[in-house]
Amino acid sequence: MRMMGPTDVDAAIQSAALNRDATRRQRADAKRNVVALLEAAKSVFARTGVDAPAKEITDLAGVGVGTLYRHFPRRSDLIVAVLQHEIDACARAATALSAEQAPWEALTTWIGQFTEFVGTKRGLATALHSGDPAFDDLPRYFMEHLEPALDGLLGAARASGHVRADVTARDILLTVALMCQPVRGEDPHLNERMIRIFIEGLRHS
Amino acid sequence: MRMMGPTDVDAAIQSAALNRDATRRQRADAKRNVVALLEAAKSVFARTGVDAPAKEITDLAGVGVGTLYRHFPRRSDLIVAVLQHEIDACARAATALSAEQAPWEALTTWIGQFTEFVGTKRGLATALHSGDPAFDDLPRYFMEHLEPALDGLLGAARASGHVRADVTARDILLTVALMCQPVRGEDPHLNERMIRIFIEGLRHS
DNA sequence: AACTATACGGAAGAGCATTCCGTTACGCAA
DNA sequence: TTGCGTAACGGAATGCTCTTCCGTATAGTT
Repeated sequence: MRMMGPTDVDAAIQSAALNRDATRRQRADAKRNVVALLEAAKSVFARTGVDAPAKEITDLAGVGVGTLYRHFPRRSDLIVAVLQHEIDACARAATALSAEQAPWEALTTWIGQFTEFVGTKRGLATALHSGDPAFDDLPRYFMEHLEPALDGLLGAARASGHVRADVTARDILLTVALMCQPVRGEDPHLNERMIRIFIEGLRHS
Repeated sequence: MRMMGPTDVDAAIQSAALNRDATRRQRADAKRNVVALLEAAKSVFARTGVDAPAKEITDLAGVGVGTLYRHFPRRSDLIVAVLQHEIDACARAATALSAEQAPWEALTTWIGQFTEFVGTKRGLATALHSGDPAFDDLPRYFMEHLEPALDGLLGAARASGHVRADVTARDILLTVALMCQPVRGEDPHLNERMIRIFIEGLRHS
């Protein structure tokens, strides 16, 4: 797992939506704490899942809970900040794939990557659909960044007559995210297998 | 929504897994309370969803929380008791359909019914996959009753060459249950549409 | 009517999210 | 370098919920 470089950190800090006043600078200790929280959250999310107790994260980061809530008022703010790079990378991969592969292959490969991304983050798929207001911004961020990406691939595949016309990028994103949820006591590959079958259903026009 | 008749009630009471000693009879007030809890739960589940606060149910039933937990130690016990008839009806429908319709039509019709059943119970799909130990028995009950039902339909459809061979009844049940989860702010028909596409993917062999 | 096991109710304990405010200490200006 | 204004901190406090436990009430039997 790669570490964050300084640029990444700045971007992540910007994303903590508290820079209410662009004229005033952020204090150095605040900056440090945001970084500590992001790294703690990344590690805790990997171990326990994205709905881990807040205290677990603050303890690891060595800050009080107040500090967590000040920087990330909603849980989704923290999740988005932690996953931002991976989401962006996922979106960029779409462009690369559409250049390298034939429309249908590009589409299925990308959905496969997306599946793996969502499936590997414990609890992410569940959080995306939880309905809990604490996670509200998460689906929005996902959609805003990934819908255009998938839409490009889907448009090309549709234009070349490989894909049915009555399905939108949004439909697919939402559905695959649903299908990514791990099922207790079942083979983890179940989800991938079933998503491949869903993709089969997208064929034709 | 139909009311419970006396036979239903008896069956439901039996299902409250506390009849530890078959020789000793259940007291009349206990019986009354179980019925009151079942009716309250049915009504609260319909309004708030299956993960509604326990107190809401006990208040409506006019009993203390202790009484709820004594009769239904896990939340899944209560849900199973409330949904038992509908689950059983869903299982029986499979037999009827396989007699009335051609294999492929019977299969798709049944999945459609199952979709509607799971989709209309608020929070049920989520609970099925929550991983919370409080819901543990729920997936088991679902599987034990619905897997054989679907397996009949699936076997027939496969035998007549309509369905691919690498998918089990369990696969389908789990996947459709995942896909039934309502997505906030989206057209409720989304799920049905996408499940129909998944079914398309099951075609062929 | 008395007795006993069954069942009741709700207080108590524990966990977690979120808020609030008195205290700390950063960074600018003199 | 010192002093001040304020950004930021920490964690106690609040509130909600689940779950357990036990003193009390009562159905059903003798």
